Amino acid sequence: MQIGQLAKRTDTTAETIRYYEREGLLPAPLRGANGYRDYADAHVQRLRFIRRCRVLELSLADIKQLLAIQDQPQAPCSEVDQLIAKQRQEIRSKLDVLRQLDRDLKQLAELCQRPGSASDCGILGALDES
Amino acid sequence: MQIGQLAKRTDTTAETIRYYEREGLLPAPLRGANGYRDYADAHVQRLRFIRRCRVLELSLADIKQLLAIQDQPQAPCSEVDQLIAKQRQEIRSKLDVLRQLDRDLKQLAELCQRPGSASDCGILGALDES
DNA sequence: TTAAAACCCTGTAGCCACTTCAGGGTCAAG
DNA sequence: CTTGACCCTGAAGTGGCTACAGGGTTTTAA
Repeated sequence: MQIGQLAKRTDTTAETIRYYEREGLLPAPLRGANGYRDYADAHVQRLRFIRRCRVLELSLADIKQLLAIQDQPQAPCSEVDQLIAKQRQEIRSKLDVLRQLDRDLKQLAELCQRPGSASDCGILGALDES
Repeated sequence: MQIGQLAKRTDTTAETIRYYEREGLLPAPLRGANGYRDYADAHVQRLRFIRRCRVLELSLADIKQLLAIQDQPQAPCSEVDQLIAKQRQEIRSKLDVLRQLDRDLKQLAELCQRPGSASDCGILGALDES
């Protein structure tokens, strides 16, 4: 199958696929006589794996590691567990930051009594001091 | 005051300050005979404003807009309100994404029964299918 | 007095995960 | 035979810094 077909099946773009190939995440496929990439079903599988990991906001470096483990069936699985745990830690701490952010922005938004001019804008005032 | 001094007072680095100047967020200060930047108190104020906005994850483009409004005291303040509201929307939708992510990762993590090998790793399996 | 440390300067490249663009080649339909 | 939809490579752009190379200046201490 051609790159555009693969892109459709995996909800990606041809550019992203070529990028993954350059970065060593997706193995280079065979080429047709015209030089076009020709993908097999295994590529669909692998690319879907990558995209699922990206949805979980795993970095490309982390995904590379998972793929390497996947390619060694006898390898211990503990690294996988650690990697997911680390990712969860990161997501949880991002959540904390964003929750505080939301509270702060809510408070800021409440300082606005339209219509006013910038000189007595409660929001600008609050951002200016302390 | 020199750039290092300003950096300390605003919890930034000299590199970031020079970057803001290049990007047009912080006005270029006077220079001493040796070519060193010489900052006034107004710069401290302005840079603190910028950093507070960055903590709220406002983009530099948004901050530029806020600074422009701030510099026109007679300007209407409604844009400020809109900008903060937009930012809050974005933060809230990010929160939604991250909350789902956390649930997904939690579920994934529970699939692991160490010690195992990659071939029967529940996590890798789950990432592979569906 | 001089040498080292601690500042400052400019300009450029690197980070991440793509996205976009320039400038081309290939192929099927009408 | 031309139009449009594909495909190719290589390079540059995105945001918000950060780091580095290769210099100059100023302060401190031996």
